[in-house]
Order: sequence, then structure tokens, then C-alpha cells
Amino acid sequence: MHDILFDFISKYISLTEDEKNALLSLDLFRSVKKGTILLKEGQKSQDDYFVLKGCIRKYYIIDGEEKTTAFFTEMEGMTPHCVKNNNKSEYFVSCVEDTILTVANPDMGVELNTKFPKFQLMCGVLSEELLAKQQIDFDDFKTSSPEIRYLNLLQLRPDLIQRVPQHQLASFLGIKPQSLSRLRARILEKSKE
Amino acid sequence: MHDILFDFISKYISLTEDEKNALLSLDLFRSVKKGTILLKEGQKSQDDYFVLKGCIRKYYIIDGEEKTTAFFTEMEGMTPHCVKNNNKSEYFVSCVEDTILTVANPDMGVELNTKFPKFQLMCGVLSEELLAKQQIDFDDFKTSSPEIRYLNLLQLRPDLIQRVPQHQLASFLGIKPQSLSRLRARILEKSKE
DNA sequence: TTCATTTCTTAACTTAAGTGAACGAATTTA
DNA sequence: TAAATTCGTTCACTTAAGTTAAGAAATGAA
Repeated sequence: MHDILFDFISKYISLTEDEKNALLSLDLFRSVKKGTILLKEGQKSQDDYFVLKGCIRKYYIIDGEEKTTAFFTEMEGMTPHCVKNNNKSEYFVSCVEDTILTVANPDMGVELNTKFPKFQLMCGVLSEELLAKQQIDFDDFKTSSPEIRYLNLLQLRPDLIQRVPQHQLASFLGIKPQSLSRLRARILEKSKE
Repeated sequence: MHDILFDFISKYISLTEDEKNALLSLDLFRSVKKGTILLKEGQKSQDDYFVLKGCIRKYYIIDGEEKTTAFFTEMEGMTPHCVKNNNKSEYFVSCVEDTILTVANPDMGVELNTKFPKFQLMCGVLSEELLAKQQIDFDDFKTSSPEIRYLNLLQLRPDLIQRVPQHQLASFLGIKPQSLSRLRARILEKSKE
């Protein structure tokens, strides 16, 4: 299981055995049950997450309704906004499936970064990379209709459509569950012709 | 004019006179006329932009139609995606107004970063900050209707609504120009009651 | 200034998403 | 296992966005 993390890191920097051990000694790994809430609205947290296996989900509750805005699966990490500015979280993070993840907080970060400066380097590269990806995703979202968004998702992340409940997918696509059902029926109808 | 840049940088790191001079010697400053296209689709570019005065705009041409996805005004910077991966740009960048900006490319970056490592530090912090902001913007977009998006924009960036043509604003809000007109009329109608 | 072009708005019509309700299926939990 | 809850779909109806077209207003160029 640890290998997933090391494989991921090795895309950015190479680690010595010493460094791997230093990482392991931090006791980062957590195994969490489906449905577990990792972060609640209003909560202050310093943790950020990296998914080794499973799926976590970020959602807001607006007017009593859940609005899911992101999913994170294998080899994806999320840094809640509140980590940076020490504010209360505006959203929830919970597990869509039984999930294995690493949980890191800045204290660990500081420790690692002073011992092994290359970690800091990796974080910089990582966040630039994420920023670029995020911008493309946002542009795609803005320039597409819900139907096109769904078809794109079908192409790019077919696994998500299988493993995630429809009503959560719907708000991820910016629509209501009923509209997603209808949209799917419409597409199926078209493909029959 | 240079002060705007230094004011901005001083929010992240403090510069000595030497460092300021090193920056100035790179001849980063450009004054560009309204309508000038800074980056074209299909073009490879290594430049990134920081707006000192004016407004630049990022847009795609999809099925012959312009789709504006972002505006950058005073004290905002943009790094085209193609800078990172050396791909051809998928979008255009042009000036909404006469604009004064700095244009930097990685060669300059390398020079500065080796002379003054703190620049690199700033870039890391900056992109983490941008990433966080970007995520919030994306979440807001996903969880709001076009009308709410417009009202939010009116609150948060009233200047944009004044200085940017309506049809560019429309696609920025994810709708057609006609829908934006109608939506504005609708809001006006409501406020009269 | 005048002419041409672009931009903005309005309108009528079409298409798709939002809403509220109903119902069966799947999943939880007691 | 049985009851309760959650989930996905469908339907009828409402609301809002897309489309096409037309004309007025603003802008830019000759």
C-alpha cells in the first residue's frame, strides 16, 4: 500500500531509503470507512489528504442541500482551503467508499521540509501542476453544456460514473439529480436512432 | 508604474535595491493597445503576464464562437498553460483595454531564481494561493445559477461589469449574450417591485 | 462626418433544466 | 428478516436558457 505513495512521489523527486523511512515514521496512513466525514463545515483543520485507494468527496450544504464539487480518487490529493488561512471550513469532506489515505499536517511538513528540502520543491511543482489542471477543468466546465460535461466525464473518468451515486454526480455536473436522469435517458434515446 | 509591481511583490517578499534593479534591468514592461492579441491558439509561447494597468482576457474559439473564460486586471497575473508543458496554446489572450503589463519568460526566471532564490519561494506561495482561490471560484460557479453568478460578480468585481463588453461577460458567466440581457432586465424588473 | 461594423437589447419560439410528487428498487439499520 | 430510509427514475408543470431574427445604439474607420 505504501508503494502507491512512493510511486506517486517518484514522479517528482527520487527518495533515498532514509527519506522513505522518515516519511513512514510519520504514521501518515489512515484507513477510513465509507461515509466517514473527514472534515466538517465550520471546523478548523490543518490536515490535507492524499488518496491511496478509494474515493473522497468535497461538498457544501447550501439551503439544506448537498452540493458536491469535487471527487478525489487514487493518486489524487486535496488541500482544504482552511489549511492555508486558518479559517473555518466552508465545506465537508467525506468518504464515498472505504478509503485508504494519508493525512498530513503542516507540523509534519515543516519537519520533513527542514530535513529534506526537496519535499518543498515537490510541493511547489505539484501545486503549479494542479493549478494548470484546475484552470483547464474550469474552462471546460464554463464552455460546455451539462450534456457535454456528462459525455466528457464518460470519456475522461468513466470510473467515477460507476462508483459515485448519481445525485452526487449531478451536482458535480452543475445540475439536479432529476436532470441527470433525464439527460441520460435523452442520450440513450439518441444513440438508438 | 514600476511601483505597482514592487508593491505587489512586497506582499510576499521584501526586495533590496539591488534586487529591484535586477528586475528592472530585465526590461519586463510592455505597453499594449486595446485589441492586441498577446497569444494565439496554436501558438507556442513561454511568456507569462502580470497586469499593472488595464485588462486582459482569455478566450477560446469553439465552433467559430468566442468563449471568454477569464479576465485579469490590475495586480493579477496569468501563466498560460503552454508555458509549463511546451504545448500549443488552446486559447487566445487579448487586451480588453490599453494595458501595461510585464511579460516574463522562464529564461528570465532562471536568471532571477539563481541570483535571488527568494523569487522562487514567492512563486511557490503565489501558485498555492492562486490554486486555493481558483478552487473557491470553481465551487462558487458550480453551485450557483447564472443569475446568482451575475449578482455575485456585481458584488465582488463591479468594475468588470463596467469595463468589459457584455458579450464577453456572458460567456464568462457561462451563458449567451441574449440571456445576460434578459437576466439583467429580469433583475431590474424585480428590484422595481 | 459618414458609412460600416460591432454591440446590445428585445421578441417569439424551442429546448433543456428546475420543481414537486410519486413509485419501485436498493440499501441501511434495528 | 422486516421496517425504514435513501436513491434513481419518471411525469407533469414551471422557469430559464438557447436560437433565430430584427432593429437600435455605440463604436471604429475612411
